[in-house]
Amino acid sequence: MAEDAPRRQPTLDEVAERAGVSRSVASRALNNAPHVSRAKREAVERAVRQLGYVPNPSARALATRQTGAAALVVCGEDPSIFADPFFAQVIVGASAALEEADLHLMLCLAASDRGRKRVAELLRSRGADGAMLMALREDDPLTRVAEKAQMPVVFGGRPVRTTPRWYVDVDNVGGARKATEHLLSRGLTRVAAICGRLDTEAGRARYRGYRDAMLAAGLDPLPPQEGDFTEHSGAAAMATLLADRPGVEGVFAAGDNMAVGALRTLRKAGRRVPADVAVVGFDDLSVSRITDPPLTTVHQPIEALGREMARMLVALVNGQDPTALILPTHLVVRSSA
Amino acid sequence: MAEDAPRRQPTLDEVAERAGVSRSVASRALNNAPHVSRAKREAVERAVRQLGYVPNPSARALATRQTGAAALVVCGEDPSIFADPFFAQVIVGASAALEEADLHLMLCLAASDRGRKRVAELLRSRGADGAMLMALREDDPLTRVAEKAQMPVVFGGRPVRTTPRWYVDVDNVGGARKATEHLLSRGLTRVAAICGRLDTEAGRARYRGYRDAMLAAGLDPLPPQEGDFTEHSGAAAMATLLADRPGVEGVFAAGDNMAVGALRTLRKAGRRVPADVAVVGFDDLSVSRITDPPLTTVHQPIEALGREMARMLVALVNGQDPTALILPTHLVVRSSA
DNA sequence: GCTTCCAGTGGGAGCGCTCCCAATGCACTC
DNA sequence: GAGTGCATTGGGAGCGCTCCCACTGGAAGC
Repeated sequence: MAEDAPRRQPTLDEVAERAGVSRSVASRALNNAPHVSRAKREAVERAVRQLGYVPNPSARALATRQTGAAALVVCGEDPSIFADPFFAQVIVGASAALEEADLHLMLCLAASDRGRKRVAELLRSRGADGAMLMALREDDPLTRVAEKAQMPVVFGGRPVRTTPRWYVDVDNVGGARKATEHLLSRGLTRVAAICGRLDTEAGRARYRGYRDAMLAAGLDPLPPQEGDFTEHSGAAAMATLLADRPGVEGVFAAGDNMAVGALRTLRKAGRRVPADVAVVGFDDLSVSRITDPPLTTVHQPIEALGREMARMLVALVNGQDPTALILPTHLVVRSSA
Repeated sequence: MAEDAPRRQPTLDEVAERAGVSRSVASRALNNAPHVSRAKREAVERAVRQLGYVPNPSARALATRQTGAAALVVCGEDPSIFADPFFAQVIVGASAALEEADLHLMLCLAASDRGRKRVAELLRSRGADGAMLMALREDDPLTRVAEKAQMPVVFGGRPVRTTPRWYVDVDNVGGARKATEHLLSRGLTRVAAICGRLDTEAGRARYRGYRDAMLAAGLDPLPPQEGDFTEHSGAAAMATLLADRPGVEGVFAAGDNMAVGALRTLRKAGRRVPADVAVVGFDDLSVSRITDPPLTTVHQPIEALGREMARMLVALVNGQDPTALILPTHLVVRSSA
């Protein structure tokens, strides 16, 4: 059955010739389109098998104006952001949903100047059928580019200040409120917040949730202690907090990585968790189960976030008009608070 | 400067017309090719700016037979493998190196039947300029497909039994040997190994390293206690080990995730680490720093693995002939052994 | 028996780019 | 002044596919 290896990929014309049909019929047979007799359809299938034919994606893309790929764009400071388990989980979800729609996943990092430039070009060209944008900062020029993009764009998490038409987000405010309320329900009053970057909507929203809970309890919210979602920044923020407000009894960290850092600082400082200082995180990353003590944290459905973004994008690519989505969050109580 | 938004992307022909040159000259100017006068080059640049022209990647791909993308293929059981910090770090390295060469990263998961089919088709078509293959199992049919692929293929870690021409691997045997020697140097003799999947070369090689070290010390190596590189499997393997050989004093776990699982089982069983049972891992994932106690482990340069795979692929795409690479590993001593 | 209809068919015109090649013009040599 | 060389130019033929459209013939409707 297998022919000797051809030096060149066979083309659809050769398949058609071998099957004794026209190129049009071969094309239709290949795409399961109607108007092809059973006999010819089978002849084409046979020729395809004999020749080892595989359609050329570039040619198809040019003719159909569809690339068969979707881009996941992550903005960040450095490439290691992909190593963040949060994004890794988003990728898992997006990859699965894209596979269902037979789209390939292009991973784009808008970190360096070069990276941002490439992303902008991708968005402005027709290098993909659609794009998912995540972790945009305030006033990020990419927001502009996205508006003018030559393809549908879905946002993961809302950008600061503007609300795009299509996005998937999680209930950051509600999650942060629940976390803070949990701390307060233990009778603590001196509760602080280690926030994520305040130039991201997630960072702001989680602080708002903390603030709302404090105000609702008749307490003065403390000013945000800003980190950047990394463990290191969490450790540093906790250290500052301990220096500024030695009497702190509870800490809401707006990300598990930062919570892990905070835990480390607390241990070094000789404070017991949760006896001296209670800690609640946000994310429910797998690390939160193996910290010492295991971290009480706000669960957010990260994989679902990626999956829903991809599904929304697929709908858009197919000409539908999906509606924006906000995914629920809930508290997972372990031992740190 | 900005014109009103055109409903259709401008083409190179329109740029050429506006610049008052031929399509050929416009093309050359765009690609920084020689044989274009300064004046015309500038005229083209101006027209590009005015029209907001961006070249169509599909058309370019068809004409040049280059897609401008490289695929990273990960084989696995389920999509969550992308969430494994190991692969996340590989992605970081590969992404950075690919960006330097102006190639896009396509992430492909060969887990489901559908996923494997899509990967096979990608490899056989000209849907990318090259591919990086990771985590192949013994007798994986993808190995076959890769041999006949219509593009250069670089392996990440060697497949079982065959040694491809181009691969990047880490010194698994050496690392495992060092880990085991470290355990033995503490005077322990009842040292066991929790292995990774033995249908992967990494799993086998690491067991070989353990066995070599045991034999060199005049000890009988214990049979491999097989896991699948997940935390859960490590916990289960440790439980079996404790049941079968209650006197075990040291454990080499062929992956940090499994080591974390082992630690958990040991804690539950009331064994102190390292006093009762010493544990050494493999990978040096970030989790190894926050376990209790911090994990002594074999460091492997994961990001470099991804980076070097990508660099090797770029070299191949550019028609060069790079040589296979084996990256060094070294022991990082923390507290678990 | 004669329209009507429609599944089936293949020719051909793109899709937007690259690149080969022949043609042009101009400086420079002998 | 004819000849040589070279940078520059644009025409045109693809790259491999999809899809519109005109054409065929046999089944169905009257």
